[in-house]
Amino acid sequence: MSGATDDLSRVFGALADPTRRAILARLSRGEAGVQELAEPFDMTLPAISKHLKVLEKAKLIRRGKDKQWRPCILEAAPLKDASDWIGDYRQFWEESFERLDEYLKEIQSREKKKEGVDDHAK
Amino acid sequence: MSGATDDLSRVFGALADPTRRAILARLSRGEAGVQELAEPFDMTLPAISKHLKVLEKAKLIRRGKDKQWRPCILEAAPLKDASDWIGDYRQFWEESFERLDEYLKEIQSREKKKEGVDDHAK
DNA sequence: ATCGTATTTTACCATTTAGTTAAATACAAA
DNA sequence: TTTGTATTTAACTAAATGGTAAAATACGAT
Repeated sequence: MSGATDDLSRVFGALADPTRRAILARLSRGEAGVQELAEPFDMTLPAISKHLKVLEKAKLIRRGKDKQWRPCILEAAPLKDASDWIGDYRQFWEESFERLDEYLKEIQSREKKKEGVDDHAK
Repeated sequence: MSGATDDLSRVFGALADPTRRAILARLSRGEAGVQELAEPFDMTLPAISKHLKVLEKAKLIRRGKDKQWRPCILEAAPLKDASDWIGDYRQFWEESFERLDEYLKEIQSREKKKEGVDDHAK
């Protein structure tokens, strides 16, 4: 995603990491501080802090301020844009599943015929 | 997305680039060779070739073989996984739009009251 | 004023990414 | 067998990414 600076690229880029996706999943259950977010990962706090910055730049999270804590809050709105973009291709994957489905049905009916033949052969 | 080697990360990573998204959009209108795909971009052929490799690794395209051409064919299936992942957050962005909607309605009703006051003031 | 806790910044490193040019490969056609 | 067309590979570069350790910052509590 290197030099790409457009919003959608930033969102997809942010999602292209399992740690960041897990952080979003955690935040879907409510806001959390950095330490709490870091806990499940074998990673230092600065590393998590960087991931949070990536999510923040993609506007997938917002940072609060409560005393010395800077809790993270999920901001799902940009996911809508990502979802809309992907949605344009829905027909394509549905079509290919249909084709697969048809293919499997065809195979099945062939197998049935073959079974019949085999039964005769027995 | 550096070391992330899981499928979903590869798909999101592949989508995190406007050139690659444009290539997919072009392929949704039918298969195409490398030169044709390269045409709209101010980029050399090897650069496009690399982008295609990224899309291929994410299984978003399949390469054919026809004489010296290696046409690219869209394979939208992995987009379903991406869409499903994002779909888990739908309620969150819908909720925030609802909140925004409510907020706007509230503002509006306040504005109306204010207008009434202003009318009096005139 | 000092201490403790939460978080970020800085400086650094290794790897990946996105691009380039130039050379190599694959295959049809003459 | 040479030539032309389509595409990839190789070698290189610059910048971005993902991580670290150590120092700095922010702020509450004692």
